[in-house]
Amino acid sequence: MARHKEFDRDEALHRAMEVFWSRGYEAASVCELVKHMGINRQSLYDTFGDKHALYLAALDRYREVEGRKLFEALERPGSVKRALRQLFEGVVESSLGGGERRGCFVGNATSELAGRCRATAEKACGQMAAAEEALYRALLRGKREGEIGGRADLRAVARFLYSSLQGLQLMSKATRDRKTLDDVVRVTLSVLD
Amino acid sequence: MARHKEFDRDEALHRAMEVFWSRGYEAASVCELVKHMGINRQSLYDTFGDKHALYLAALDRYREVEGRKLFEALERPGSVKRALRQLFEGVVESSLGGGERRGCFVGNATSELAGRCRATAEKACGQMAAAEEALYRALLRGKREGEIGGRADLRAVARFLYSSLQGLQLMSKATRDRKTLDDVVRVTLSVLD
DNA sequence: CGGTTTCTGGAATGAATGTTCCAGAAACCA
DNA sequence: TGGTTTCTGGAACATTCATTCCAGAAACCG
Repeated sequence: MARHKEFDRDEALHRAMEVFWSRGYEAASVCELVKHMGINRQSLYDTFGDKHALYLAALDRYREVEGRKLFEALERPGSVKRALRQLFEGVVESSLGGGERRGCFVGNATSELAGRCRATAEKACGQMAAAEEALYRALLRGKREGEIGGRADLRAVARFLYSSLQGLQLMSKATRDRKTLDDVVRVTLSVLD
Repeated sequence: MARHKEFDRDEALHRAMEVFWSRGYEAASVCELVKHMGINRQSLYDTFGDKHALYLAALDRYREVEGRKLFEALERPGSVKRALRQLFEGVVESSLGGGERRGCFVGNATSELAGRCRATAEKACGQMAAAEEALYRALLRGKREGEIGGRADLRAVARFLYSSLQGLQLMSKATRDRKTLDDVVRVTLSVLD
């Protein structure tokens, strides 16, 4: 038979995701991708098709990785409100830290491509729905445990929280003013009271 | 002396803004810009420098045009809450309409470039501050006229509203589900109660 | 070992990119 | 009218882009 694949497909994809995440679709060149993925150019085309297909695969990969993180952060036993607070404050912290401010990959993809690429828009929608669901479940638990009042439309609140998270991540790309971002977080979370 | 400029610089810039607004920076080619601006390529370089300088000028132009719209919408006499509601619902309507969903130019610029172009980040920050100020003034008026309670930190609420507007515009690029967008708007505006 | 498949690197492709140069026509004003 | 400047269109530029082709080395397995 034949030789095995030398590199780990998942790891290569993960690295591609990092490039697209921080550079966007148009600004990420295949050269850059090849270098950062640590594989040969030919292998890239053999394995993933072309740049656009690789981008969509990277979006899926992001959904798995970050979706899991979100899920775990919200399913962890304990106060739901605190989990949400940590979620939002985590965005602020990581944007104030010295590191690269790349925002949310899905948000970036939506902003850059959703208007003119149907596949991207659909993937973004799917990711949105998944995150909304995770938030909704957390809110349900909060209600069940008496932490969140019974009057609110939790589905609507979940959607609102996701939208707010996107808004916050966008804001934190432009400004490093902690006070501004803290204000946004504080008012956002006040709807839970 | 010499010949006058043939075209209207402001109108050309306005048209450049439209291209950058709907396509983004990287995806907008100079050819496209030239065609849509209705001027000669050479005139573009003579008048605006290069593509990047033109982009920054277009961002300024956007700030003037949309900033004025926001200002007028919020300064108009009458209920502040209703003005805000109309502002948010306007975003939903225009995204559900058949037209192009190009979001907010400043939001797009932030998402695409703010992480790696200081000039863009600074312009975005400036636009953000201006919008925040307009929202803040409106909230102050609402308080003065008894429409908005006295307990709230209006500066924080203004920042929150701007962030929410960005989040909503992003969401409305990905989904055409009215219920989802309405939910976001409803919960967002509930902080004013 | 031998046949098959994959990896690797570099070269080659053709199209598109942003930018500059040029030459002539057009418009202004002293 | 003449001198100056701007417009116009097209050609030319070098660079970069995504993608494909190729040839040899490497690894697998029957």
